[in-house]
Amino acid sequence: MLPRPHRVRRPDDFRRILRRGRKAGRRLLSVHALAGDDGGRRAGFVVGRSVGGSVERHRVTRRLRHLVAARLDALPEGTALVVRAHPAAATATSAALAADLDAALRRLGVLPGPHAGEPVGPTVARSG
RNA sequence: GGAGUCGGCCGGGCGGCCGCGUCGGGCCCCACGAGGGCCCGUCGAGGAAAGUCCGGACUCCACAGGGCAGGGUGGUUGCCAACAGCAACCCGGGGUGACCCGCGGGACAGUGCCACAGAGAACAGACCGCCACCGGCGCGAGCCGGUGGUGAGGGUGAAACGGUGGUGUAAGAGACCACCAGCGUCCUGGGUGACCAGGACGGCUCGGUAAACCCCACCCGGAGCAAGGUCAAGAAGGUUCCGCCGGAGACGGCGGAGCUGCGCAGGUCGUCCGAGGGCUGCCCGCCCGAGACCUGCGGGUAGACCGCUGGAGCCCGUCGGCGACGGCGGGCCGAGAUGGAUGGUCGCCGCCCGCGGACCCGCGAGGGACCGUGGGCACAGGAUCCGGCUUACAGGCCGACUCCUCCG
RNA sequence: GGGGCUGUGGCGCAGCUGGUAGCGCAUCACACUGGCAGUGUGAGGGUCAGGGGUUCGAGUCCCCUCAGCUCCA
Repeated sequence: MLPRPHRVRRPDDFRRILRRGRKAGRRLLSVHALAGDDGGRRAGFVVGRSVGGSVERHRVTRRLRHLVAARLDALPEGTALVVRAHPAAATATSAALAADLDAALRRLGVLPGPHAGEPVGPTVARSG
């Protein structure tokens, strides 16, 4: 998991981010972002039963966690994310997940345009 | 060389970069709470962690009471904390064999059911046939009808009331006889026992189904770690409907009403004759016991910690036992997360499969090794903990044994 | 962690105490019409979720497995 201070842990926090945050959806995942949160930069994950069995769900969660952790420092202070995995994420590669994650984050405006220093795959810049 | 049976085991390895959790130690920070940060060390998923089909430990229900109901188990003897598990053996069935399979008590305690077909289906049944007698027809063999005898023959069925041979008879039949099969009783021997072997006698033969009701023997109190406990906090509780505002919508915000949990107030019932409740359902018996219900008003917690991991534990040796397993001695510590860690990514190697080339051994079926290329590396992840069962699984290793074929 | 329910033609459902599986809609063919709709007549279509067992015989009884739904704490 993420270092404890960067996790979203309480059901109330999840509920607040999902309802009040802005949302951007892609084919493999969707991201809810709530700015101005007082808990620092945080992220939580929702991987439901439609994604697959226990093994598939955990694999997707771990990949997303590592991808989000690499981008956490680039987020504005006080940003809380909830990343929800879609069923297609079960068979996607990490590069594909990274592309959708970057696209969603940029659409929400929490991540600047095409950026350097990413070790993962050919991220296509689709600013929207 | 081929085909097969049983048992046991493994289930990717190494490295680079980045990253997470537990525990221990050190240093630093502080609104001092063993709170936070950094560094070092340590440990960090499985043979099924799975399905949740059983059994326990543990916790609470006062003790875990009696009967009925309900549920479970079902060859014997053992093993085990316990079990629907395991071992050995018995019986029945399958296989040439190694071996495998079996919910494997009781059908003279009772009740129910056995469709269709068939003459007849449970102390059965005369359709055809066979036989005798009577009547009619015919020269005759015989034919037709009636009365009676007959369960040996035909055909139906899953199943038709023993089998073979003979005596017997008008024809037949356990009607009678011999042998065999099966049933029951008794005796002898072996075995702890299920049971086995042998013998005698008996009536001559007795259907199946209890994974139908049921009977017998034995077992089972209920709930489950969200069990249960400690400590904080008093700001927003949940849900349905309505109104207003924002929004394209999804939805969000604010306000109001109803229901519900908690507190307060009032009323009724009750604290000698006991409200109400607990002990799974009912009855008995027992226990706790001062509150319970209604109305109105106000209007609340799945936050942290403990439980939480050292246990019927694992490994080695030895002894007892056919074995499951047990005794003794020595050694070891092997996850405790909580929106849920044990990973992400890259490289090398390994293994498997397909295609192409090509080598060695062998008469042969076939076996072994090499290069290139493409693809793949299963089933699946703790959530209180153990013992089993069942199911899923790429590929591989080891041991014992059986059958067939060939060579000596 | 505990319970419960369902699985049967393409779809929605019956099937009682075991006896050889039906109903409605849909499909196809024919007829009525110039044609469509509609109606009528007829036909086809089933591993009863999968496997094993009990029984002479299993959709039904028993055991295991696989899906899906749902309730409670």
